[in-house]
Amino acid sequence: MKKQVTDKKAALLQAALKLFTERGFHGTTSAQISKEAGVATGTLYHYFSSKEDLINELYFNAKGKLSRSMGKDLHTQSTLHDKFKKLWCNIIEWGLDNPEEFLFVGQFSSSPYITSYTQEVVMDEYLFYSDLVKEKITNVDIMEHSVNMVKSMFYQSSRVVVNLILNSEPQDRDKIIEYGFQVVWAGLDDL
Amino acid sequence: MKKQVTDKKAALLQAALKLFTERGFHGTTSAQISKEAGVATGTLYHYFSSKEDLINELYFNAKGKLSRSMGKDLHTQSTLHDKFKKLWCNIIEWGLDNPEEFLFVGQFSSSPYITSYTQEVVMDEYLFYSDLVKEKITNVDIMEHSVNMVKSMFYQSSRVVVNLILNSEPQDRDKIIEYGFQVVWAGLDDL
DNA sequence: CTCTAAATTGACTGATTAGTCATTTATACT
DNA sequence: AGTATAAATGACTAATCAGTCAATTTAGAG
Repeated sequence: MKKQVTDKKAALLQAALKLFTERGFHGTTSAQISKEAGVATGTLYHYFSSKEDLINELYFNAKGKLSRSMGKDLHTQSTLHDKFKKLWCNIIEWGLDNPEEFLFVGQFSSSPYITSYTQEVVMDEYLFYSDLVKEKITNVDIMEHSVNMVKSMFYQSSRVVVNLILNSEPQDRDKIIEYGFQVVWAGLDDL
Repeated sequence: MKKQVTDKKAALLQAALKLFTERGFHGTTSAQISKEAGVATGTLYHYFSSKEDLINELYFNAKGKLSRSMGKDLHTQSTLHDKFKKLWCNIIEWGLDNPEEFLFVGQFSSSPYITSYTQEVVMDEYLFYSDLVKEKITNVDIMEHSVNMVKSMFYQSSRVVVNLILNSEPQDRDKIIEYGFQVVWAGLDDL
């Protein structure tokens, strides 16, 4: 019986993921989600107390997966350069493997439907990212701001690359990833 | 009587701008827009044929204003470095002066409510930007991709800076802008 | 002041929505 | 097999929505 539960709940999450990124939160009806998931409308409200509850669980899951993918094998790299390169490739690889989730987190990370509680819980999983950037930043003048700036720029740049690759010929993939990292890393060097 | 016309239409556009960025397209009702603008619901449909028509005009206006601000006084700069610096400051200055419009274009630039026609018309005003980036890029290997990548990264980085400044103490403003440009320009140098 | 046409109004409507609930079905345990 | 509990259903509802329209106001021209 446990299998069924997971099946339908997972189907609802996947359907909502697709529709939310395509049509937005209010642009997606609970009937559409249920239909896409192949379940009755009532089933949605068996697993989630509301549409907002659904999108929060979706966001929580996606952000968790992203952070785990980002941090993968970072410790096996010896230099800071190699750690950032690994981080860069980890983000992009996950984005290309999970384009809908990647788009989703980008689209809803600062949306009013995600509760501040969800945001806070999720944030803790990215502390290693802040630490890594802090190691790289030597500017103590506006430390707090520069860390946040670099974190955002690095991540946003990876989003640019993922979107570029998703809209380009597959053979250019590795060149784009490599070139993108050169640009970003050069920006971080000697600062 | 012309004054009235402009007044109410402008009020509707401004109200919609605020509400769309706050609550999204479907999350904003035409009644809310009318109320915020201080007009009757019917008036909205006197100036716009639909909610979609309204958001398209809003997008067209904002993108036009942004492109004009971006290109301001670029020709007075002699070196490529100074042109990019001017471009950088132009974007950020406009973003800080018009935070709602800046947020709006970022949020709706790839949304399904903006017609492809609107997108195309607006695009032509950014050709100078592509040309400027092309001047800087020496990598002929993946020229097409690298130009688009750098364009997006530069613009996204400016968005990061604007958001950072909007959420920080005003005295740090100029330092953040300057530091941000150093990061971005260093990334473009020697590529 | 009068006439005309555009601007403005807000009550109204048909359609759609999030969420409910009484009922049925599937499952696990003994 | 029998029983208890959780899963699943879909018709239903109260609320809300985008857009309409007949009536009213406003403004400019002669």
